[in-house]
Amino acid sequence: MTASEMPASQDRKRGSGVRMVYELLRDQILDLELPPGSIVDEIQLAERFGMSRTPIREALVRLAAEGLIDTLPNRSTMVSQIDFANLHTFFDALTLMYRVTTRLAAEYHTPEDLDRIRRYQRAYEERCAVNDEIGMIATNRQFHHAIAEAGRNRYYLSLFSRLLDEGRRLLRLYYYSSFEGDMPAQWLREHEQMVAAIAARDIAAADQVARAHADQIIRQIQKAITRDRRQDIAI
Amino acid sequence: MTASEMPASQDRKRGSGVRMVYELLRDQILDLELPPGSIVDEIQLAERFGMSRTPIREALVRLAAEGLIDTLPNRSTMVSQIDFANLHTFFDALTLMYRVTTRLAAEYHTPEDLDRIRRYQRAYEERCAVNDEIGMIATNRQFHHAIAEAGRNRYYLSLFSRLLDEGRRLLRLYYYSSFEGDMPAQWLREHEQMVAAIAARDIAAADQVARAHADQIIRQIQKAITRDRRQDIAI
DNA sequence: CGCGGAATTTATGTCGACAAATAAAATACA
DNA sequence: TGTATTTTATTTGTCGACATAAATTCCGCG
Repeated sequence: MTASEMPASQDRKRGSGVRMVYELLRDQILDLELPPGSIVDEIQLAERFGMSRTPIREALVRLAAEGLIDTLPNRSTMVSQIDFANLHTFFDALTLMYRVTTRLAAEYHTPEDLDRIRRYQRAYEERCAVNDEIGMIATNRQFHHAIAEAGRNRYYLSLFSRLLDEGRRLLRLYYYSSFEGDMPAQWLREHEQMVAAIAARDIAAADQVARAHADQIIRQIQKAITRDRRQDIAI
Repeated sequence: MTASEMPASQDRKRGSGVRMVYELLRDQILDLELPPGSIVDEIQLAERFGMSRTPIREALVRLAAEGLIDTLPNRSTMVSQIDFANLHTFFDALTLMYRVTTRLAAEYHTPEDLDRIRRYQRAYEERCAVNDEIGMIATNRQFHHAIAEAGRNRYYLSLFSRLLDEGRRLLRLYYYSSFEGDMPAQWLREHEQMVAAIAARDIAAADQVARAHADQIIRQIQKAITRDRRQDIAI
């Protein structure tokens, strides 16, 4: 709606438009700038980016393939809804992927992997220190993504990425309802344990920590949801 | 290359062309009619299907999103290679998904799910009886897919589908090198055990059977590969 | 005869326009 | 006034054509 983007007009490399639109829309969706259910209009996007509908369309097809938007035939395409009814399947898969990727990272990581993981952990620590919520969510994602990459299994990596993305929307939705306790600090502690287990190549410990971390996250989110629901009813 | 398709020219519903092209190319890729590395030419496809390049392109974008084709910028797009170097990651993920989906099916299946599963099992049995290899591969896939659907977790379902597809290419590649023993009969027995465990809602048994089934499949494929490799060296 | 650069070729990326399908608006009718 | 039907409007799906980038060929020169 807001014409917030520079047309960035002429100086586009020949294949870059699609990726740019794709990444920007993706971020906007995951940060809830485009809330679930919003209508995505090809023509508006075309004008906004100063390009034809064709590359826009291509980006939309990719987003649809990942389930981030739903497109009804011959009619509008909209940002996909969050499926609260089946959240437990999300939590189930998320837990499993946390465990599997952390285990594999403990098994297969290289020194460079470990460096990268630690860098993202420090970045997360910084974001926590200045209470930058968007940054916290982003660096948290990067941290776990780096662990998954160290596990060197592209199948797990792609499913996990998708789950982390959906999780990003959930976090964004409930973050402001202020999780209980000092959550960022607890996450930081758990992240440290995770890195330690990976560095020690202790697979059992890695599994243990990953599972505890997942359980904790899920409990927090569920608590936030039920609290939120109760407020809905009160209104 | 072969102009094997009817242009099916005029009478296409407005949004159907894309799905048709997508599904046909997908099948051709998975059945190795389009072997890994083949060049996919938009213009040829457009002529062959009697439509413009635009819908062809859309189908190709979807296929690329699933990793079935690779597209180098400004240059040709080709059917993606089978990554033999990292086959173990494929086997790892496949085993895990066999186990998880079978467990969940045991937990959440409905009577209708069980009917469907049993129908596909019988279909597989029939294909085995007449030694129809393509049919065996297809019905085998449908059988496991039905189990995953009964598990009601779309994240697992989508990863599992992707793995089954890649497996379809592998099977197609090695099937004719005649697996050891009476493999179809063994698969049939294991499928029966799987259905029994699911029907009994015995999660532990389901897990056990799924794991054994996966191990057995993987062993067969690995054996076929090493045999094949040895032949290569001999030549 | 071999090599480096310019022209040609070929397939892709992008565009603007038209056609079809659906939703919304307007009109007719009871 | 309410409902059914036609008309309009908007947005998507498709098309043919042009622009551009890489690969190939061709050509001159050493």
